[in-house]
Amino acid sequence: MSTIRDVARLAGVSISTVSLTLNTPERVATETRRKVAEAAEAVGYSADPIAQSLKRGRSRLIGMVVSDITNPFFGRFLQEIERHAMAADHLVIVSDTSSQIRNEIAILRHLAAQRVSGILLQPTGPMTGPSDHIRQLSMPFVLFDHRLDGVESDFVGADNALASSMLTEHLIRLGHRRIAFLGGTSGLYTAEERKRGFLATMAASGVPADPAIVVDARYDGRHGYEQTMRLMTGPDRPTALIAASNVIALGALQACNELGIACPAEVSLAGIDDVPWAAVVQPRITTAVQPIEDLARTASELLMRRITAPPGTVIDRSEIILAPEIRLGGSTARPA
Amino acid sequence: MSTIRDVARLAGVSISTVSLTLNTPERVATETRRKVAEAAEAVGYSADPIAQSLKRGRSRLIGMVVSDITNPFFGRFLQEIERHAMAADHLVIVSDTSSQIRNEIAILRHLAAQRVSGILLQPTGPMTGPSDHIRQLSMPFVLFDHRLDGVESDFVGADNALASSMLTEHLIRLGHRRIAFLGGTSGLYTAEERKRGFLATMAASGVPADPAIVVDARYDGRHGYEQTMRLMTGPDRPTALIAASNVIALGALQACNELGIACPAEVSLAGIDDVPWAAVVQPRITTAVQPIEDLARTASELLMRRITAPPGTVIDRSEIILAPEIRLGGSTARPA
DNA sequence: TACGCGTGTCGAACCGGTTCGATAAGCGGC
DNA sequence: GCCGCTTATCGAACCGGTTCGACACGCGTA
Repeated sequence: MSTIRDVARLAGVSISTVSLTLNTPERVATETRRKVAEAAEAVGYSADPIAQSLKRGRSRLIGMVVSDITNPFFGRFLQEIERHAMAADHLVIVSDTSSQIRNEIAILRHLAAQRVSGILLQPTGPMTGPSDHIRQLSMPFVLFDHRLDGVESDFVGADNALASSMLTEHLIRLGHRRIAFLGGTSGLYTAEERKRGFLATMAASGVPADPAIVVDARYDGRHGYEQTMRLMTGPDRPTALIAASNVIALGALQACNELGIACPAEVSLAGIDDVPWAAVVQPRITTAVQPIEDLARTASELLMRRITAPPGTVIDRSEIILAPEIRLGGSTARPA
Repeated sequence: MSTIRDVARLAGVSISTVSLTLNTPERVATETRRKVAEAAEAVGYSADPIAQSLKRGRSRLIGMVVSDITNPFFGRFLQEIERHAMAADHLVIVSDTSSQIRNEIAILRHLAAQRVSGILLQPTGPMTGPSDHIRQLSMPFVLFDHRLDGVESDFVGADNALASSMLTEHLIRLGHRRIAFLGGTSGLYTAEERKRGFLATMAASGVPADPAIVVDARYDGRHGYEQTMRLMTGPDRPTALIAASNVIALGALQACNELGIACPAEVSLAGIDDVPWAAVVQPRITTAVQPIEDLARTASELLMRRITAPPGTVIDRSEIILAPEIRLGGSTARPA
């Protein structure tokens, strides 16, 4: 690889002039500019990003930290982020916390050491959990999906309450009154919001929500399965189920299949988040889907805005909540 | 952040001694070692990875390049890689080529500029496609999943031919003779291998393979769907289908559902690669699954072996082919 | 003619480490 | 008492850029 010194020698100028030409061409005479450009071209020069990082105190890397990369939601999200980052000449370092706060802390420390120019973080843990390690970050960051109390920052997420409201309203309109809610891990922002939307809509519609059938399925297929088993074999079983996530919904569907309870004839099922391979899961599940591309694009833009802002600029914090979209499937119908 | 100079000052030694202590403690007197350790601890010192990268010409980053991150196979794979990398104190830069060779070239160039210590690459394009940009890589790399002619390197992959052989044999043993093969993108290593396994097993079993029902479904759900539509509505329709990938299988299943052709009563279906949410796809599809964790672990180990080897060491190239595992589902049965 | 100013270029310091060659101290052998 | 060897430490060069202050030059003005 050629260095800036090679270019300087060939162009017959000093290395500072070369650097100047590359970074602030308007400060360099036209003729010099041409010579440097030719020399750089001739030796195939491109600046070493590591040396730049060292001097500038910032690299052209972006960190993305999520709780579980295998979740298809994050896969899609990552793909979009990577695309945007690439367009802005940045690479993406991705890391999985497995929902462990101590992993999150360690990863953020690593990213800080690498002087990443920005971080996209889906924080783990309860809303009121520890957040010092996030608040003290020295580079721009954007939280997404999951909100955290006590952290002043840009945030991008879907309207979780609205998502369950839409599903709840849809079921009520179909005539359901005994609706069970298979919630996400309690304490988590998204889980609480989704539950809140459900309860609020039930209340607003004058339909009583029985606390005995508003359960915690921990964003987990197995729990979704087990809770559904319990609900559907217990007394006074619900005529409809709302699952707080795609994996919970699939667990629920599996339980119904095994119990021989037909969906939607005997029970309606709706869930939040797109179900991968939705087309082949029979019946097709009614879902409220998050607009992944929009979320990712917005998060990228918010982050890039801060990264590219001249130092010292004050940028107001943005909270962007995007509306989900309801996608009706064959899994919801009028109660028997 | 504190620098090595702070530590040196506090410990009352030179910066070279501090560096020596941290990198080759055995060359430093015990007493000095203690003083340095204490000083480092006191100021909370940890070496700047960027400065180290600049001087050493190598960073503690690993690149992982795949054709499509949203594919659940790669999601799982990435998660494992990231875990292993983290354990070895490395971060993972992930990049998606969208199966475009020009993206692959650009990404590899970026990774090289970042002086990543190693690269895990699922190369894109046909086996005989361009590979100069890979061969010229200046750092250790391991190819996985997809092989490339003309590149001497470590390789880790599943036994693709064996995977389709196992499925083919299973179907033949059940009594099928007219078996269709929904192949992957022709020209791609995995696709050719999978087809080869199918044809070889058919031939070895004395069952004629009708070329008219050995088709190309391009590793794509829509093509799987369309080809199945064509096959199942045409004359002399097959009694069994083998899909070269999970998405093809799902497309095929959807087509059968829509045509009202019952599986497995009227047609058997088997596929390669795990089907996500397998538990809720009815019927459960018989698959030959790749051992993802083993593949990822092996790839990590091969790469780390090269990364940590003292420079100049010659390491024989390894090609590791792991056997898939067959998982029987309800989608395959005796022909009517 | 002298002065001040704007423009273009340059040398040198610096970012934070690693590493090589030099040097000094300690020690045993003759 | 001196030589030579080992061991511990250090100074300085270097990795490849960026940036600040200095400086030379040409020009218009007083």
